[in-house]
Formats: sequence, C-alpha cells, structure tokens
Amino acid sequence: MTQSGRKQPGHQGPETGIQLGRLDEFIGFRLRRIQNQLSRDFAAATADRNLRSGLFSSLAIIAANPGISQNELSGAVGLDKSITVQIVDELEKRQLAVRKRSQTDRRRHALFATDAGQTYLDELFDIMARTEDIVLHQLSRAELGLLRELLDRMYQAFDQKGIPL
Amino acid sequence: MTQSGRKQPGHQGPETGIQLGRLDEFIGFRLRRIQNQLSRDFAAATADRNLRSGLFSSLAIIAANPGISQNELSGAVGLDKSITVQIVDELEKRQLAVRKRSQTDRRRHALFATDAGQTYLDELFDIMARTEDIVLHQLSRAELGLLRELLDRMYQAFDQKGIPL
DNA sequence: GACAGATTGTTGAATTAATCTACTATATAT
DNA sequence: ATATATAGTAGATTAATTCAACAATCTGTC
Repeated sequence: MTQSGRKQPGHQGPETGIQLGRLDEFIGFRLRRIQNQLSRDFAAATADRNLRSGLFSSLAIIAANPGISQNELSGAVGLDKSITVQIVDELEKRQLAVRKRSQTDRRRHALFATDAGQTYLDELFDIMARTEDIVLHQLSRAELGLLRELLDRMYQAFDQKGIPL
Repeated sequence: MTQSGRKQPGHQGPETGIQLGRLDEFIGFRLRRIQNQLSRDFAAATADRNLRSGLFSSLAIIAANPGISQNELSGAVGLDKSITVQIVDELEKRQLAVRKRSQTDRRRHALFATDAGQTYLDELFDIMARTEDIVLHQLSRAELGLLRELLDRMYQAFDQKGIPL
C-alpha cells in the first residue's frame, strides 16, 4: 500500500544549503536524485492503484513483447525470477495479463497483455508522461534529444564489459 | 550482506532483442536503467565491506557538512529519520562518525566524520569513480559537462513545484 | 530410446529495507 | 507556567529481496 498524501521524506530539494562534497562529482548521484524524485512523484500519482514495485515495467515489457517468457521478462526488468512469478500472479489476478503454455516448449509460459491490461498500461504511461513533464520542460527539444543520445551511449557501455545475465 | 560474484539477475544488458515499447519514450526509464546498473556494479565492488543501504551517502553528507543534525541529514539523503538513527548508530559503532550534543540546542546531535571515516569515504569515492569510469568513457569531456548541466537543470525543476520536506 | 544435465516456473524460508506510530527530552512562544 | 513544536529514539508492521530447493520439461549424447 502506498500512501496518498505528500508525506514522504523526499530527497532534499535543491536550495537547502547542504553541501554535497565529492558526491557532486558523480553523475551516478545526479541520475539517482532525479530518478528518485521522479519515482516518488509517480508513486504519489498512482497511490490509489495499489501498484506493487515491478508491476508497471513488467506489464509494459509484456505488452511490447507478446509471448515473452517469465524468464526473459525477469532479465528484461531486472528482477529475480521468483519475484516475476509473484508479479505475473498478480497481473493475472487483476486480469491485466495471461499465461499461456507454450506449445513448442511446455516449460514456458508465454505471457500476453489483455485488452484491459493494455488500457491500464496506457493510463500509467500517461501518468508517467505527466510526471516527467515537469522535468522535461526545462529542456529544449534539441537538448532532450541529445540527452537521450548520451544516456543511450552510456547504457551501451555495459555491453562491452561482462554483463550479468 | 551483499554477494561477491557477478551472480545478480541484472538489468537486461542492451542487445537482447527485447522490445521496450512506449517505455522507450521516457527518460526516467533511461535514467533508471543506467543508475540501477551502476549501483549494482558499485555494490559488487564493495560487497566485502558490509555496506548497508544509506550508509555511504550519509557519511558523505556528514563529511561535507560537519556538525549537521540527523534531521537535516535525513532530508539531504532522502531517508526517514528513524532509518537515519540506525545508520548513525552503525557509523558510530564503526567509528566512522561521532555524535556530539549541540551546546546551543541540546536536542540536536551534531554529526562529524572521524579521520577513519574520511579515509573510508575516500576509498568508497574511488571505487565509485572507477565504477562510473566504464560509462563515462563513452562521453567526451564536453559532452560530460553538458550532461551534468542538463541534469542539474532538470533537478532544479523540482524546486518550482511544492517539494516534500 | 535412455540417461545426464540444463532450463522454466514455482514455493517457502530468511534477510533486509521501508514505513508508521508513539514516546522522551528539549526548545520556543505566549 | 503552559502549550506547542522539534530532534532523536524505539518498536511494530509491512513490503521487497535474496536464496535454496524442487518438479516438469527440454537437449544433447550415447
């Protein structure tokens, strides 16, 4: 259960006279503080929905990859497969997604989003978009494109070195 | 206790043929995936050190703000004050920081990093720097500066709207 | 075709983290 | 002096994560 009001501790907003010291050197830190605030805002905006942690991204990945297996989903979302089981259980209970036994490999569960799931997902995407808007309006369209590109380039770095799973 | 090997599930590295769908539109998603991988890598690199979750950033903030109160620390790091108590307890037990009663307001505990704490912190910063290196080498110096600037601009957006605490 | 070994999904136990409430001591304002 | 607010602490509750064990099924090898 998430709380509804704006009562969370919250990352310190800027302008509080707190020194960051060497922490300020790291982009990881900058990424985290923004990302934390964004997910707090998103959580607040979806507080009524009883959204457990990996559910949104799991549903999104399922919708974008019809027939994906739970194992692949785990890898894509970055969750342990035992957590994925729980999430898919809940998605099914809420009728947002379904498991179908794969005919070619009967160990696998092929996952599909239902229509209701797709609708639900679109709502969440809209909330997410509104949440990000606050932050995105600080950037011009060109800057946003550039940011995207830089972030992607950074992410690809993880490709080079040995990546788990 | 964190595990030492590279055994974690891990965010899916790029290049796995998984479609992201609309998830791909959001910078929050891009921020998170990089940040997740970075903290995984950092956790792996410090697995021997028994680092509980907010400890590193708390110590960093204390070192950069000698005499800061626990409450201010909570706000700066984004943790509930009851968690901060635990963290400061551990910092003291490990002799990385000390509490001193404020003379002017005897409710407050003024926090200070010890020399050992500062040394420890520097080690962590170095590990952090090495962790980020992998990702940072994808960017030119100019791009890195720009990225920093864009991220800061984004973070400041949270200033405008009402920020919790 | 049978066996060994790997993989998928599942369960439950154990650990850890986050949240919330209530309480004590001290401070500030009236 | 009294009321109200704040800093720090403790404990209970809940959620999230990790880990190990297991059954079913597949794959390759003989």
